[in-house]
Amino acid sequence: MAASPAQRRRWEREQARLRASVLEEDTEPWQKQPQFAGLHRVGGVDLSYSKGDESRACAFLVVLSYPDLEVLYQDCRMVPVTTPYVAGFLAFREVPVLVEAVQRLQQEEPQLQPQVLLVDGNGLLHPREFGIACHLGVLTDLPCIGVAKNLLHVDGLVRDELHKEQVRSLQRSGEAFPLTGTSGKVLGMVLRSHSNSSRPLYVSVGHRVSLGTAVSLVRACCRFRIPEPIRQADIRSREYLRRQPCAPVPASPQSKSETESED
DNA sequence: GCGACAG
DNA sequence: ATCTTGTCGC
Repeated sequence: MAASPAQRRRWEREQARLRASVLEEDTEPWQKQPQFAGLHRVGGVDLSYSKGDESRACAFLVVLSYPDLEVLYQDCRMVPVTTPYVAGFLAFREVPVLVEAVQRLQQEEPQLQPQVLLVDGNGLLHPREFGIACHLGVLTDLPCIGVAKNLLHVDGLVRDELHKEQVRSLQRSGEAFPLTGTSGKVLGMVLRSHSNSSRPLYVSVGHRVSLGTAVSLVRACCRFRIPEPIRQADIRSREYLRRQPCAPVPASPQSKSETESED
């Protein structure tokens, strides 16, 4: 199911409205300290889906200690998913349930609240400079960093031979190069996050963080190619799906009456 | 018009 | 995102 032109326009308007609240610079003291002194908790979020079932997903939020990267908190929830995935509008599918997860954490374990959140997907590296990492950041007011595993074609950026060659030029773990769009703006950085994987990461600003800090922090969180907070959320959410393939969605109090007479 | 397109 | 086992290599 593709999104109608009208739906896309509504989504674009919403993105433009929220885009105005994005902060692209470091706003936290620890972000300017050597070795990120003062940083103790890094969060990660991810959703996993099972094969045939497009209607539900497992939403996972983890908080890891820094710099040890040990799991301090985890929140797992089977959630109904109604919005389809449309490139450029991922946030409308995944952000609502992630916001709820963050709110549960803030209410139940406020002392474990993450000081920064790594998000699966892009931030400013987006057609309207407002990817899921920006969206989640603005709605939660948490510093957020976008970490994508594939390049989203935007502002003239494409995964052509030149790009592949630039990626090949990243020899050592930690090396990176900027992604400058046709507009001249630097929308993100391509980072080789691990010595054993030639596939890079696409890091971009989400909210309340500078691009340089974002890349440095992602580097510091990588035991393997995928930064540990996102990797743990990913591993644990799939593991949950594997064990609870048919777990029922928590029934709402009055779900009968509104099942058939809608429009 | 066709293809490309985060998760 | 998901479907999929073993296997080659450091």
